Amino acid sequence: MEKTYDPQAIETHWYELWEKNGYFKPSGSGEPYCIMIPPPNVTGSLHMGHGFQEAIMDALIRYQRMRGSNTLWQVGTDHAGIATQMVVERQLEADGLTRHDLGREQFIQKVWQWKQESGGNITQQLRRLGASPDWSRERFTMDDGFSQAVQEAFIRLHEDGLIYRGKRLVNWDPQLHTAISDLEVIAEEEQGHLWHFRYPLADGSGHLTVATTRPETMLGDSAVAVNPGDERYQHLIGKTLLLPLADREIPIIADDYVDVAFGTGCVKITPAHDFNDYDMGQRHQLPLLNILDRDAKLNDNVPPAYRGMERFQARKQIVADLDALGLLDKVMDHQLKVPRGDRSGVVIEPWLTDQWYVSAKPLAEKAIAAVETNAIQFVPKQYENMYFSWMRDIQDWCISRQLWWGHRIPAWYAEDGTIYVGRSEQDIRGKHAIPEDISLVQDEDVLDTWFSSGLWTFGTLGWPQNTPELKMFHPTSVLVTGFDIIFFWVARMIMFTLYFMGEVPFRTVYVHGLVRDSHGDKMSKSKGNVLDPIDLIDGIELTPLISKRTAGMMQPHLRDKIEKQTRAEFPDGIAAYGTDALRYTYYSLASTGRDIKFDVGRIGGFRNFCNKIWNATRYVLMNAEDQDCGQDDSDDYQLTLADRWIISRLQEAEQAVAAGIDSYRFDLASQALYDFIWSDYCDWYLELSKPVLWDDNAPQALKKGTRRTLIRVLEATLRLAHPLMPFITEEIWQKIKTLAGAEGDSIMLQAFPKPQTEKIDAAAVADIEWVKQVILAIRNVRGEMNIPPKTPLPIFIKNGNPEDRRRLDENRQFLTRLANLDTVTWLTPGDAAPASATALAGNMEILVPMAGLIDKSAELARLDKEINKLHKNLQQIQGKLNNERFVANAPADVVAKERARAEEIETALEKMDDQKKRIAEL
RNA sequence: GGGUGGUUAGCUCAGUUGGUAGAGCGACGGCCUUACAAGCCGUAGGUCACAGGUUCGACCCCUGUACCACCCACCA
Repeated sequence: MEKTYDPQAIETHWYELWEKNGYFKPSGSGEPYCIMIPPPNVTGSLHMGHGFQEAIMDALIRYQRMRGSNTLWQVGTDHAGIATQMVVERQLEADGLTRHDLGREQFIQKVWQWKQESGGNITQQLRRLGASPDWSRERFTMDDGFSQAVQEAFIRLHEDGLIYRGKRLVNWDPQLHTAISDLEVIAEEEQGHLWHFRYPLADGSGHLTVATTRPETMLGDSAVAVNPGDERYQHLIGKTLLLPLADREIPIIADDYVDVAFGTGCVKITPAHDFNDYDMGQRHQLPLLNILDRDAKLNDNVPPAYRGMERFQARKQIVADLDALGLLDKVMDHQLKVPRGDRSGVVIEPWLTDQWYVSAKPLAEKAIAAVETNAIQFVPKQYENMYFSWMRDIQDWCISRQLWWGHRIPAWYAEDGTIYVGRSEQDIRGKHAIPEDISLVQDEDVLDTWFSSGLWTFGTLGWPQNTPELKMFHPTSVLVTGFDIIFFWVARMIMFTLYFMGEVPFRTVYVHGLVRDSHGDKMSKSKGNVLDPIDLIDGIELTPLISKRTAGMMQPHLRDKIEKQTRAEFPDGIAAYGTDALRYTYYSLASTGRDIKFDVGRIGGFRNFCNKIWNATRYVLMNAEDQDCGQDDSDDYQLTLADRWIISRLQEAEQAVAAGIDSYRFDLASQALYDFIWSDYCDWYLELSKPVLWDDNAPQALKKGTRRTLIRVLEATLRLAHPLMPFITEEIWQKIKTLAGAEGDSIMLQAFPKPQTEKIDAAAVADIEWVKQVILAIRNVRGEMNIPPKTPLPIFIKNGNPEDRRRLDENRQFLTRLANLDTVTWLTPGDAAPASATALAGNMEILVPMAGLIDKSAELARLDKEINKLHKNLQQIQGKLNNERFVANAPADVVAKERARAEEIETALEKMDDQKKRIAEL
């Protein structure tokens, strides 16, 4: 084996082999276990969030696969309507073209072509992460089968009266020229103004002052509302105002909605351009006056002077014109929530259009019940509150989008306005006996992408056909997803799946936080703090990293800032850490539901961990290769205390790792494994094996037992680690499997270790604890006294009991080697001891003679430190014991424990004081 | 305006039915000891945000406060 672990050399090799051999496919037997991948956008490239999510899913899948489950990880990508269309449009833009230049059909062809060329990007990156989904079943939300499912779903919902077409206010994106759902609108606080305008009364008897943040909408005003209880304006209710600039008369109405205390207490009502005003308009039968076109420019319903004017230009103009008329009362600074499209970033306009809607309430009822009854459980639990609060107040869902890329709505219109919904024009003509001379035109719109992803868990398994896969794997086991798409996706999957399948889509939703940078900032292109998982795996030089981070950056000052910041953070670029180290970092950070700050410092530690495992293997092979390690299962071997101890610890580690994975606590699982491998196996066990293996006089049976334990514990540990670090475990497993008496083509297909509690040897654990305590005590003296590690020490043991004596006799070789001892002398009471530094192990004293090695004052200082520590401790305990109520009320065992501890410390203190006196006298 | 989560070592985070506060990284000191310098050995470092309460005993349970983050909501 190479001396240093090199991830590059092993990873792709094993991945190709696994995939080629079909190891990712369901095994066909065992309990079904299924995870549906949250389909990444085809346009996408892998980001840290994906990396995290895939790492979690892959660990679960590999774990279950090794436990014998019939495991399906269903993979696929999402057509991502708006996102993908925007990407391709941007490409066209580079050639000076728009999608309208191409026309719908050609444009869609172009998108498909683009998908063909670049759509595989993200799935290739997934492979680099070691993800093991069944690629042979890969799906796309617009492949034929899935499109059929989408159509079927639409038709059924329509037939059942749960999809309807309506003319309402929608969130209109004037740049993308489409309606979007409430969820796609992000309202952010922005600094704006509150303009106060005077609207004259029609009878010339005065005016009312209204306050508005959007002056341009005043041309669409249908009324001014006041609170019916507002004494200032009561006498004006029912009168009319003359709307300035538009010269229309509008009524003054009364409505409870108006807040007396805000602004002037008079609200201008624009039913066609504001959601609240729309409702009020409905209540008061106000006319709807639409004054905007699809670009949010003013249309022909406004006075000629403003027609065709862009909305913000119009705002300025109207303010200026009203001011000129003396109708601008005042302008105040005002913070307001501005709605922006999550894709385009432009201000969204409430706009009156015809759209398709899903009635959400009836679907939500069952979806709520499913979580209430724990048919679906969220991990962590608190996300259920978020889910409930949204679900209980759910609004109808606008599902039509004025895009070209997506599932075309299966609705056709006759010239008389009749709407037919069906599988195809032919179907519809047949079903409704529509003659050929009546023309039918299909709806131009496509469906919201989330409509199709809502069908993901069953659509990918063949629905609407009742396939064997559907029967086997649905409901799926767990959904691994970010909290940010609970409403977009999780909630809708639950609603749709309950409706169409009559069962839940998954039993558990594991919700993880957002992956942020090391400062806790969101990773974003514009901040230039994005980390690419692939760069962490393969490494990247500084220069390409900078150009990558600043690519397509329009503003030069941002460019410079990002470059500077990148140079500061990664002066040498990013090292190649390998997939296993990256994955391990994700697991270690995956604690309960909080956001994850990804610090590159962490990943280095786990690369070192991989190297540690690598080198431990080298040690094991050096000592076991070509030797009898009991690979034939012969039983002519004997286990040492150390062997029995590490086997015990292995069982405990197996329990802890399984418990961690079972509870989605990958941080705990990875921590337990790390501690076992590094602290138990490497730091102690490998060292404890040396005195046996390197001792020519040691019995063959003992040596064989040690070799056997070395290799078998390593082999089991690799299986234990495999779900978390697939590559290095496979590489090493292949090298050692024969020596360990294992057979098989891949560690992937081996059984996950099952803890055998009968192998936990409490006596061995206690004995090794004693050995460790003695060694640590001596090392402490050595370290504190600056005695070179090379100098072998003579030590004396004083005041030991028979148990200490036994342990000493049985473990002399361990102590000698690990603490580098020269001689160990057992003192019986009355034996004289040389002047020594003293450490305690229980009541037993370990003496390290000072002669020539230890400075008097240094030892006095060391003793003082120890004494101080013990004193503090003792005071605490005595405080408790002196408290009568503690003694009276605390459980007897707690009191006894404190008493014992106090006694122990008192004895120790006596000894130390004694020791101090003696040394002081030297 | 409602709601959720967080506040523990310099940094990032654990803390298991309330009973002596832990890890990794970083820091400091010593080591090229035949698996590993991507390493080994040792050491230091914490009024567990603050204020009350319950309890013999609180990082943990209850109440309140502050700050941070996020979610939801129609104040023009």
